[in-house]
Amino acid sequence: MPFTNKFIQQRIQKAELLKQDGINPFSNDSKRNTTIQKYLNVNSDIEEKENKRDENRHYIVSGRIKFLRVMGKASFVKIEDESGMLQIYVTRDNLPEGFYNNHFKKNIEVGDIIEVGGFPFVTGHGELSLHVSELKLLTKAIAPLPEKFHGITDKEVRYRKRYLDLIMNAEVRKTFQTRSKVISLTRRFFEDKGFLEVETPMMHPIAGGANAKPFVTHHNALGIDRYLRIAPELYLKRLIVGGFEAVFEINRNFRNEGMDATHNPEFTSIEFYWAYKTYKDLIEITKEYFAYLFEHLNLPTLLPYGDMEVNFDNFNEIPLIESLSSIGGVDADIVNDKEKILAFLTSKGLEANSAMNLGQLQGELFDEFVEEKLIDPTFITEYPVEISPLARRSDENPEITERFELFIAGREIANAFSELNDPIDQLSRFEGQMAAKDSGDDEAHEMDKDFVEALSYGMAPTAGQGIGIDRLVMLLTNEHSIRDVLLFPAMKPLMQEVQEI
RNA sequence: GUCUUGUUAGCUCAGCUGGUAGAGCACGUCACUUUUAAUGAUGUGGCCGAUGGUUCGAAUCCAUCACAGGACACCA
Repeated sequence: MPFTNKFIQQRIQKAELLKQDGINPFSNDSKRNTTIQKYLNVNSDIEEKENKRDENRHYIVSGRIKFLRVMGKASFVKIEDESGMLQIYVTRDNLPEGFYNNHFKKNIEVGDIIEVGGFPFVTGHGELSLHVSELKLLTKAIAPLPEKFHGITDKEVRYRKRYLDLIMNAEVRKTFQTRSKVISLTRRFFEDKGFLEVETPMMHPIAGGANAKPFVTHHNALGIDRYLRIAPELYLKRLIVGGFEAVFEINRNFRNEGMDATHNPEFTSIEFYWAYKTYKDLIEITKEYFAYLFEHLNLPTLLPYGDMEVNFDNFNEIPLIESLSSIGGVDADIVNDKEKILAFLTSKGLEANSAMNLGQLQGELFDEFVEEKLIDPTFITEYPVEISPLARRSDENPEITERFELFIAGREIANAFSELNDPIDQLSRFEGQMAAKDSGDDEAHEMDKDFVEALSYGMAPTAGQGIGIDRLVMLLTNEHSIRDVLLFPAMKPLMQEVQEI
């Protein structure tokens, strides 16, 4: 039963009283002619004027009431719009007869959205304010806002009712503005380089392009299951086969796996594919991309992240095998021997799965001993072929691939490689993954014969990369949970909601 | 999935080893024409997350469940 709360009842009553006096509590008759930020900028000279005011200027601004200080016949009110917060000065004698006492003091309150007109002045305490001569209620808020000082801190409420979080917490708004800028800048960066933005299917007949468990849905008309995509990779490469030479897609991927501080079931990535280039070129464009972001976001290249400090002027590059010993501290004579790695893992009290092949074990060593130590941006290169089913083999050493992952602040940010374009090799890699699947690896890559057929028509030598946008935004905004960079993070439904459905 | 911490008024939080529920903000009423979390006076406001159990008596102890935070596992 909605609206039974006594505070809500009280506020509904106030809306009724307003209506009875011909005041629409949900008016759409806004005459706003400037934003609060613009008002503050344009009138920054008032401080120097005679009496610190200019009655010849007139502005109309709108916003939500955040603070309300009534002192008898005069009041100070703070209203907030998207651009900022403004103090307004409201007096009984500057409003129509009776309005101040009968409505402003009684029926208008914190949370309501109002519109005011008046002239700029500076208060005794030196705050540029607006001297109100017209005041109109635009929207009555029938639910009360959270407490004005502590705001809303309960994470569950903040995520479930993000609108309240946004009303109460300016820094949260800032984070999402930054997120929007990151996406916009990313798009502009790649467009300026001549990349074509494309949209590929979100519903796949085969969940390919990554090793992950998919969400399954059903298409009634065709009577077949579809998988929400776990990655756009195989479709973007089909476009390279088709003759587009530089494409990118910024969109959601879906993975049916656990949720934690760095994983949400739907997350945003950019993937881009660039013909006639190699992963070496990707290292260069990635550095350029970060420099571009930092410049346009006005971020310092020494960026704090938690108790770390990340130096974005210090990009490093090191082959994976080498990193195991030079950074991970694992003896060099261990890292190329399956049995020795197994023994080493066991000696460290870690799970050693003897069914794993050498490449997988090297990946384990990396995850265990190296990843978290990579604070400054580091390109880890030359991944083992066993854990890179879609990457091109190195011409010098067929056991490793022309691949890198970029790590920053101990976390994977990007994954890139020169693409495998040999259809026969691709087929056998898929077959290898199928064998792994048969022996219990339920996250091995699916066979995609249609993709192999596409490759058989010839895909130009190409390099491709994926960047996790959410994790990137976390890094740039110093946020430590992916939920804090997603407007509406995945949450379990509450019991009542389930029952009502 | 495992461990762990939490859930008390609209919000932020107290409530000790069981004894009929507390504060601040918000809200109501009164006062107040330069306040900055305005101030002073006064009042209203609770299924103590849910369900069972122990007990003369449970917000408090126990069990189960729900949701959330954190850690771990899983996840290139």
